[in-house]
Amino acid sequence: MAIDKSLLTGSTSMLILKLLDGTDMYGYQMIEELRKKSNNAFDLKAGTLYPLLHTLEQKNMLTSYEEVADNARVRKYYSITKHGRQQLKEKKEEWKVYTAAVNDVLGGASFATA
Amino acid sequence: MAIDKSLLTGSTSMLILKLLDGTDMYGYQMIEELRKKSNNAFDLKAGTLYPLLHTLEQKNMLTSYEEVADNARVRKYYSITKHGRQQLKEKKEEWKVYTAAVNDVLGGASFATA
DNA sequence: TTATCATATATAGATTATCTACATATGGAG
DNA sequence: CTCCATATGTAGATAATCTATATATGATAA
Repeated sequence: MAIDKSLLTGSTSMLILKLLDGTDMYGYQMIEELRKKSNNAFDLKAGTLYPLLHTLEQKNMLTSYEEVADNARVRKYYSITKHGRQQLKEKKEEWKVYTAAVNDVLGGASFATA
Repeated sequence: MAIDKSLLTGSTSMLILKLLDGTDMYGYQMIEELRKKSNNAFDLKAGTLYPLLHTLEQKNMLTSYEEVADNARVRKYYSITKHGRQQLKEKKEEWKVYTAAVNDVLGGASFATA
């Protein structure tokens, strides 16, 4: 449905951390999962994701390891760290405060329970 | 409370249009109103707002006029146009889709009624 | 009176998070 | 054997903020 991309700024890393909070995943898989879970609202680009994963790893929010899949293809899996989980928690709090503030201005109520 | 500024990207123009949907306002006033209505979550910078107002005027979403206040100070008031109202409506729709999608990924429900 | 603060608008340059475009490589399907 | 989906990656462009700076007036305090 192609939503305004500028609205996405800043929340992508939170969404990635959230995905990895459930299970280890590789990049390509994250793109698919994000699209699926958001009902096609998100279509994260590979050119956005991979550099972001590298950054998150540098910041010790993620660690990575390579694994050979059934089809002999090598995939790079990412795992969330303790620090990453902490950051996720903080980002979720910020997200709640932010959306509540926007909804206050828009005149509607906010009941996000995430 | 100083929320993560990167989360604000893209929604500022929507908030400005919403403010002006109620009544004409001048720049400095918008900054104050936004802070008040968001319970201090938003502290929009003058260096962000004024260029944005100029852009919105160029895009025919706003018109402006000068008015002399009681204290003889000249203020530049902005008024939302029909086109601006239309854009506001669209942006609000996008905002709902976007926050719903994020909340879907975060695993919480979204009930914004704005 | 004079210094300082709040009000009021504005521009320049830096920063950051996206994007598009390109590059590379493999497995599977036709 | 060719093309598409899978899979990861970098370079450069774009867009929306920010900080810093500039200018000017009215109000207030020393």
